[in-house]
Amino acid sequence: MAKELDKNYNPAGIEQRIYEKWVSRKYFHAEVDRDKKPFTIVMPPPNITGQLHMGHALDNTLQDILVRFKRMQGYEALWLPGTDHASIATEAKVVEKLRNEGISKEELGREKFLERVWDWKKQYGGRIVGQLKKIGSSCDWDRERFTMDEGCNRAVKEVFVKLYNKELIYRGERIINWCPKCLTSISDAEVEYEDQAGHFWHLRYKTTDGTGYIDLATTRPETLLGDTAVAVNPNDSRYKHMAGKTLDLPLVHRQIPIIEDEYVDMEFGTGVVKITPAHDPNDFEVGLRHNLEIINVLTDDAKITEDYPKYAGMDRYEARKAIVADLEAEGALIKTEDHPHNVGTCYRCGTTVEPRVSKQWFVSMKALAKPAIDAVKNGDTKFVPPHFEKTYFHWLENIRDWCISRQLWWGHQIPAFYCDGCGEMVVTKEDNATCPKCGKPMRQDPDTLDTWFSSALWPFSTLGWPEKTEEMDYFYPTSTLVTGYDIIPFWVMRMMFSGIEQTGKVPFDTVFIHGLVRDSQGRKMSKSLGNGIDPLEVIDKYGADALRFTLVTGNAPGNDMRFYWERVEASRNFANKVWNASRFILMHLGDNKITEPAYNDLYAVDKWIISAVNTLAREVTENMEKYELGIAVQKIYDFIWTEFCDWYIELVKPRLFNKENDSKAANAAFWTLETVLVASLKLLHPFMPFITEEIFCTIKPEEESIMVSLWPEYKDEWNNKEAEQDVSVMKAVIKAVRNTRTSMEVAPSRKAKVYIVADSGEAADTYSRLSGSFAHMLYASEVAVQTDKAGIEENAVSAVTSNATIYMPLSDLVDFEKEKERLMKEKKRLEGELKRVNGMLGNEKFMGKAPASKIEEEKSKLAKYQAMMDKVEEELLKLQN
RNA sequence: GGGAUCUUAGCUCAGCUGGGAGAGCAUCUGCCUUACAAGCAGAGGGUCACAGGUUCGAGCCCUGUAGGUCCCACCA
Repeated sequence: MAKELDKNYNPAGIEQRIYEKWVSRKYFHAEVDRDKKPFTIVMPPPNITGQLHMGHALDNTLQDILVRFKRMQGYEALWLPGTDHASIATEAKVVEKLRNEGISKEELGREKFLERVWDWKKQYGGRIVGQLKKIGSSCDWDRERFTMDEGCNRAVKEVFVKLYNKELIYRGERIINWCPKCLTSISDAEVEYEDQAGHFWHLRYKTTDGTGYIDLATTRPETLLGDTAVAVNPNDSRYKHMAGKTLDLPLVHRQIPIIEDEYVDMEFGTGVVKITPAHDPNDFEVGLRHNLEIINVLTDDAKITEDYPKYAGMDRYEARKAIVADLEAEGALIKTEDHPHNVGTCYRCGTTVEPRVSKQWFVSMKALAKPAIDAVKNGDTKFVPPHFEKTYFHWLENIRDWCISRQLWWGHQIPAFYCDGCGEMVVTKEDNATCPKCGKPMRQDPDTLDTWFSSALWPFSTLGWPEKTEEMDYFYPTSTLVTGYDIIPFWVMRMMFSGIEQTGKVPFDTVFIHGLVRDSQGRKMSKSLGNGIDPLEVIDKYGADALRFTLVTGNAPGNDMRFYWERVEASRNFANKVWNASRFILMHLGDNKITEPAYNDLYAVDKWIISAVNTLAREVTENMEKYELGIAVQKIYDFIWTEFCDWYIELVKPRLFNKENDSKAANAAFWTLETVLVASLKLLHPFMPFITEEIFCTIKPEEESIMVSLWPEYKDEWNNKEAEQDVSVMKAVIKAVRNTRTSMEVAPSRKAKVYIVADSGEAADTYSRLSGSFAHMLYASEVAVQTDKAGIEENAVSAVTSNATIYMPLSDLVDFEKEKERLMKEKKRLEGELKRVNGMLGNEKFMGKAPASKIEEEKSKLAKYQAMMDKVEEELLKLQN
């Protein structure tokens, strides 16, 4: 039965069928297998609210490439997928949905609300998973997890209780970042700072004894309501006489002290700072040091509290206007000036966050950060590229305690219980608690944990921890974490310290960092700009393989990349090239029975391409092991397109078209074509899984799948320098002929006799031996190899290689001026080369210090260029006569 | 203010441990040659930001300068 491929490569027609085949045959599934080495990747769990975007496509393509590569190398490769409950994002989505129905979450109540969220999750939470499959992700779907499934819940409670008992989790009244829109606290890492235009309002506070005043400036006049002091630097002589006095707070007319604190910068402004402990992190610290009263003037949604009737109910910005107006009326406003400043915003909704004092749960970071820093310093975990270690260190070295409680319902409810009777608190893994003191039932803390708290446990909670599972023992620590640099502070860092603290081991061997996919103008893809490219649209138009190829080509680890449709087209063109080359090969293989030829029955060109693919396999493997995927894929591309298609297939054609007459020669060609194609497909498979599978299964119907076939290994006996030399000689002749003909504007249809005049008998032997393999590429009616110019007409066109001159009798076409020009150009090029080489070899220091191999290399180049130069000069001389 | 990173062909980017500057796209010329016009053959195009230094030798290592991007930071 003849094996055939469709005329055109149509990705849409094959991708789904192939993916389903892989899934149904359980190729993605990994099991504990002590005879094999494990390779493990846990997928950064996408949010259940998410839709696949280019970032996911890149992230998951990289993971899939690594997993497929390792699987083919014989590892038990596990890629563990899952999704994240995304507390704030999901809760916001459902709240909004309810609002459209005219319901608030409070009306619904916690239990009913959570039911609604689970419904929502059931309906939409799997969307992104389906999308991941479209790009070919070879995840073990049997092991798919969710950050709020039973196992993860157990891990979360376990960790919380353990850390609490070690006093690494504590509850306290602190100043935290509050989002007035999401109505919850958020962590420092979740605040994004941006420059905004603002003002400096210069205010005057009078002393209560009526003897003087103090001037200061603020960017937030509305917080004046909560001022409980004014601070100056203790070393500031300007205000020495004021120390201990009290001031009359404008509008409020409360007496507040003038205090001295090192925090105040004497150089800045008037050297006076108003202190609002409830609404500014620094002021809060000052307040602690001076035992100041904390007066909260804002409600949850950032409106002025009932304590200030005049402003009550106004939001922050309305109140600011009103207060500025009133200050002016009271004469306390001296002047207003423009002042840009840095404002913290909520990373989820963009609302300006409000620093606020409230009782929250925190993870104490100092003790946890230390071993996480050490683990990277001593190389237990490595970053690729390494410079991201600096980002990691910077975060951990400057870390503050992590606020983990959120005023949300969707998430892991904090396992702390309070007794309303006696005020006792218990932290327990149990679902319910009774007061150990008074025996009453206790009330669970209503808050939930930061989403990242559960994500931090992902590498081991997904493997069964805290149970001692086989999986945990075998697959943990995981091998590689693949993620974007923007996630280092949120996730990488937290998994590191959590993994070390809970399991005693780092969670991964290598952190492979990638950049962002930007639009063609270099802008971040975003919903608000509407400049995002939907990966699914790319897949529909060009196929998943083309998308994947685009995302890894020409990119170095950690660097951002721009998305261009032109690049997808180039990738698609490459896929098509592979397809057509395969189609050509299959067409010729037909029903022929191929036997492995004795190595010596191979032609020089066969030995060359075998040697080349062998070297390619070694290099690609090395590059991939070093995470140099862009380099690896570039080499595969160049090999397939240039060496295999443009050279080898062209060189081997005569034997294919002449198979009836010389079946032994044809068999060597068939075997080589198939061997090289299959090896190339395997090397390409991690990058382009679908097309390689389709071709592989057609060409090798006896095999199940390329994805469970063995990765090509380097074979010493295939390495053949001589054959490589032979082919480079052939290429030189062919290129010289092509070049000459083009510059002479010889029509391709015009054939001429080609004379190869070798410089030596040895060279002549080589050409005689090889000419059968490449004569057809010389546009020749006949090829003659000789050592003299016998029979060559005087005006024949010439071309020069390092050990021969090629003549073509095309005298009727010869334009002497053009011919001269061409030779002069070649001469000039050779002069440059000779100058460079002679410069090196004539340099005593170079000769004295450079390695001998380098010197030899340059010497042989010198000989080569000199020989060519002699021949070019000879031809030029001939032209002048 | 601190830190990271980048500056290579018209555009977007590669360039591994220092040893003759590459790719894709775009441009120009000629080809529908029996796998592929999503193709084939050929060509043009770069003082590798700038200035020093180390070295026999620097796009690559060191120092500085300029510009861009990003991250962090309590200057009210």
